[in-house]
Amino acid sequence: MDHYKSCVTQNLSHHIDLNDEDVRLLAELEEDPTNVKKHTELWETGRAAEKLYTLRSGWAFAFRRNEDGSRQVMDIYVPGDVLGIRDVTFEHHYTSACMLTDGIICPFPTERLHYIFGRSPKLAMGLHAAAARQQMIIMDRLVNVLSHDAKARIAHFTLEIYYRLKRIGADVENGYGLPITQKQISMLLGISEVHLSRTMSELEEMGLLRKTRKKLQVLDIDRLSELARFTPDRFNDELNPLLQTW
Amino acid sequence: MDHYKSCVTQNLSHHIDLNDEDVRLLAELEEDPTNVKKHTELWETGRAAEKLYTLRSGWAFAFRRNEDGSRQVMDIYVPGDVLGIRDVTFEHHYTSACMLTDGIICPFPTERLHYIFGRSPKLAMGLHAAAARQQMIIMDRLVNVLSHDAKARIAHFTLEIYYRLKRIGADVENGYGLPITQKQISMLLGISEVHLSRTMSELEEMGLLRKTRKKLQVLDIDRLSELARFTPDRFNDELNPLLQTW
DNA sequence: CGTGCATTTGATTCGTGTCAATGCCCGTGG
DNA sequence: CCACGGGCATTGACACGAATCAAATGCACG
Repeated sequence: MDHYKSCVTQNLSHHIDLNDEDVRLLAELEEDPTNVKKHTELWETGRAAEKLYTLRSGWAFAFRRNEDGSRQVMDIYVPGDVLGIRDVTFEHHYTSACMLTDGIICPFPTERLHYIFGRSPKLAMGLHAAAARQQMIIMDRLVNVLSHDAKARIAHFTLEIYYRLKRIGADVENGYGLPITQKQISMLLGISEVHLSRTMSELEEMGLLRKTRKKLQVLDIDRLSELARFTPDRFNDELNPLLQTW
Repeated sequence: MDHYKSCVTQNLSHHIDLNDEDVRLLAELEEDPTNVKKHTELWETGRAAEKLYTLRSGWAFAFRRNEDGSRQVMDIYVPGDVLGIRDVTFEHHYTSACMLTDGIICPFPTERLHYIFGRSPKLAMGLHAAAARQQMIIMDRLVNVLSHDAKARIAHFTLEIYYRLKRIGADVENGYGLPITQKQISMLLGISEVHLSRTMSELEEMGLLRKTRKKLQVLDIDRLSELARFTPDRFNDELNPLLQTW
């Protein structure tokens, strides 16, 4: 419990030093923890954006429906992530979001975001920085898809999740659980389910990773990184010091 | 001049109502306008992120270098855009940026961003909202690339630029200037230069658009929109009213 | 301990990449 | 003002990665 709680705080603390007042405000981000079951829809495209959520435990994903009813997976969230920080500045949700596993979320009304911006510039900056980090991850993924073939895309995905989990203190060295189907991964990577399966097997034969039904293990981080042109720098780049002298 | 100045203000005003104090602070965003020539590098990957820029006139783009020295185009900027709002929350630049045309930029030191967050929550929110909008555009582009073929990608690109220019008051009905090469467009879309050329010609034969060397004209907006599953809603979605009651 | 969904495997087709050559526009310098 | 040159755009031929269709296998969950 305390571990999960620290996920979010830790996530934001990466960006900024917090004083007591900030910590109190931040704590509000995590009051009202709620248990949610797998498949729970957190919000829906087009609806009013009236809440954001911190994900204390469990995984979730964002998607949009295409006219045939299927879901185009757009983003994936792990414990510690702040969900909806993008959507909530708009009047209407741009995506839908859905839990991938059972988990604990902390809903946080939009008005309180407003309150935080008025009350703690530092915390506001922290949230803004968290949003910028998410944007960077997405940009990274865009570049991945724009310039890499299936093998490299998979390597990239494997490493992105690896570092994101590592960052929140999860044990990833012996592989990490991946509560999402290959179909969903294939949508995130812009390749077909079938081709994903084949190519992952190929990577396994090459000794770069090991996969089981719901787990993924990084075996050769160097070759994976090289294949995907992946450098973890940006996952560790801290908040601009020029913004920290409050 | 006044027109260009209004671009940025207008851009942010879309997000938020400003009082005198805010307008004064915002004006600081646009003091110190500087003429820059085509090909000027605004910042470089890895360098300290010490400035952001508002683009008063001219076009620019963001890129990363891949090891063979070529540039992977990552983003494109039009007049009125705020550049580096993503990068500046990090200590180091994640991308490089370069002018596509001659233009006027207004450099804005990071510390002043800090100052704005401390001074005007409303303006801080406006900047955050502008960042969220950029993220949404990128997300949109990611989905485009993940789920559409070459034809749809081109349609999507055509419309994205169309609406972005329209939003800042440019005349786009008779086509708009596009100061970027097909090679660069092809990188933004994740297809080869050759295939882009072919497919654009196809779209032209279908009567959806007209292209000349440096201009692009939307001929059949409905069919383009349908092809790319593009809805402009999100370009017009305003700031969440729940964030406006200062 | 089946039953349905997820994954794997095989065969074939299609879109797109690559290589190479040509043509065209435009800026440059004479 | 015109001729030249070099990048940019177009076109053709071919190869290959990845999509699709279809069927079989294997897990996981009730």
